[in-house]
Amino acid sequence: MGRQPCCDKVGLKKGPWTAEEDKKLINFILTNGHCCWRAVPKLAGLLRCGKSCRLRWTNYLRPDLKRGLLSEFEEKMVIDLHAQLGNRWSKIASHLPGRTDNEIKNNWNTHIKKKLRKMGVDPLTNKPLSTAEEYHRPQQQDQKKQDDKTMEPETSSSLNSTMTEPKEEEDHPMVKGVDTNGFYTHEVPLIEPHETLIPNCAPSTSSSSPSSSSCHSSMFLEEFPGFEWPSDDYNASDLWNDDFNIWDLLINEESDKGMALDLSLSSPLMGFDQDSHPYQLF
DNA sequence: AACCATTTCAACCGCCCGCCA
DNA sequence: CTGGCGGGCGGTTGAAATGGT
Repeated sequence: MGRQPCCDKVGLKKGPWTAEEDKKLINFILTNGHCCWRAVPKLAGLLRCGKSCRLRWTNYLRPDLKRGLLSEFEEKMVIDLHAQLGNRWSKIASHLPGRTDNEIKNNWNTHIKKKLRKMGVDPLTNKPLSTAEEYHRPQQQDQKKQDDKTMEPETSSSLNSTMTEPKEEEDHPMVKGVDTNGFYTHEVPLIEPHETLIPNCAPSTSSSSPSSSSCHSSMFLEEFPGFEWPSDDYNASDLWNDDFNIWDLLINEESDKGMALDLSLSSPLMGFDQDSHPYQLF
């Protein structure tokens, strides 16, 4: 109630970002970093609210993002971490470098939940569905349709509440890996943030949120002062695909000029190869 | 080929929390 | 101590893509 919106939305644009907007945002953040998200759109010449800029940057434009489907290992990590942390997506994301909370949340709701159900595991409790049903589903009603529709995200509070999970038609072959607390105990070592996160980036006390990467990105344009965006059909969605990304472009620009990249200076950004092995972009 | 249903995921919304004056 | 502000988080929405008939 009474709370003011984060920005007055009059005249502000909503909806999908255009390539032009992406360009402006990236250019601005690489040049200046983000001191204050509220000020970013104004300074960057964008008709967006600061929140929208932050979201776009953290979820899509950050250079250290790893795009594409989660690897099997990452999926296991997510399942394990979800069992421990519940829907604390940002906490989970902090254990998976290059992944965003939004991405993990979406992945959980669209892929992992289904997968677990198929395996006979209740995604809410990580217990075998049959067990969960005993506890939580006294009477079976024909709710399949309804429940399938209700693959809604659970709130963390719902972890303890009565639940109505759909009864999967198949048996529940997967029971192992569930300990007595109902948590998964895959042999997946948990990776502490300090082990996985970009080493040179000062840890942000405030969050897992990967936006901390911007703390170094501002040095990019200092290091590549002559860099210019390709004028022709730049497509934002191409930015991070396998064949093209802006960081390649940066490297090429500099090497074309015969300039050596100081890797020690530019080391904080990390990428991943197709087998999810980390490597440093800079 | 056309239509409808389902799935995916980028983006938005509103609340919460920590910081600071 | 308190209230305002900014940033962050989790839940939800809806357009686009994909699949099925």
